[in-house]
Amino acid sequence: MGSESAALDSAFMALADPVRRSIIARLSRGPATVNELAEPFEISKQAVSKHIQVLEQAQLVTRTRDAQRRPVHLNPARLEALTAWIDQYRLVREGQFRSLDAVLRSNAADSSD
Amino acid sequence: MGSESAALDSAFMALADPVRRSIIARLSRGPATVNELAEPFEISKQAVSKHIQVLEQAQLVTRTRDAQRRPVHLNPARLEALTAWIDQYRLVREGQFRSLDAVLRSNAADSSD
DNA sequence: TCTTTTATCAACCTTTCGGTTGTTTAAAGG
DNA sequence: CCTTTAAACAACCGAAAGGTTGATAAAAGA
Repeated sequence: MGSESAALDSAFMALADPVRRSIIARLSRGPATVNELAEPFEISKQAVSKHIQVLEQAQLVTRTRDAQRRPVHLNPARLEALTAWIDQYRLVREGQFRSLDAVLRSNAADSSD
Repeated sequence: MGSESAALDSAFMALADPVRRSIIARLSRGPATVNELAEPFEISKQAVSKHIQVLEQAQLVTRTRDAQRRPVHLNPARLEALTAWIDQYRLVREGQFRSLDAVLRSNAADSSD
């Protein structure tokens, strides 16, 4: 129950980088290996590997084994969790009263964010 | 659209902090001053002021003048920009994700944020 | 076995972040 | 005036991030 906040921390942090967002964009078209992901960028493969570790820790991607390859896959469920968080606040101002009580109800259980 | 990437950088980075997300949550219920925002937290007002500068630079909030006060307001348009970016990718792989209401249900269940 | 491919780990360096304290500015109220 | 309140500014410090090079591991293929 408690540390969904830490999950949001790592997910938003992971997306706060243009290289990592490009990786997400690439993976939305299908799985890819570290080398394939590194190819379009100027930075080293080690650096790309670190970026993928960040995305993996944020649960935005997962990895499988395929012989000596380690394909990286997008995890769309985590992206949904982010829009779900944002939506509870952006709807407040948009719909001012229409959806207000739905938001308050989901906020009532917790107090902070 | 030139430096949209930098705008996304700063906005996602700004949300990658539980204190700043709490500030967003508070502001979704109406404008507040630095002191009002700082009150529920253990950290100093200067630290809160810095957090608000981060949110302001990310254009997630704006400030107005009211005598010697500087009320902070939420800017829902920026939140929309973030969901717009995520939405490009989250629904791409139609076959893989679970139903939307399953996501919403799990979000409501453990809503620590 | 030896080599190639794929990818991680380890050490290191530089820059940025998150927080602190202390010092100003600016407006309102005695 | 002088004091109080609200808030920003500035300098500083420890911790973490982002990148590099170099060494290592594990599987496939010759």
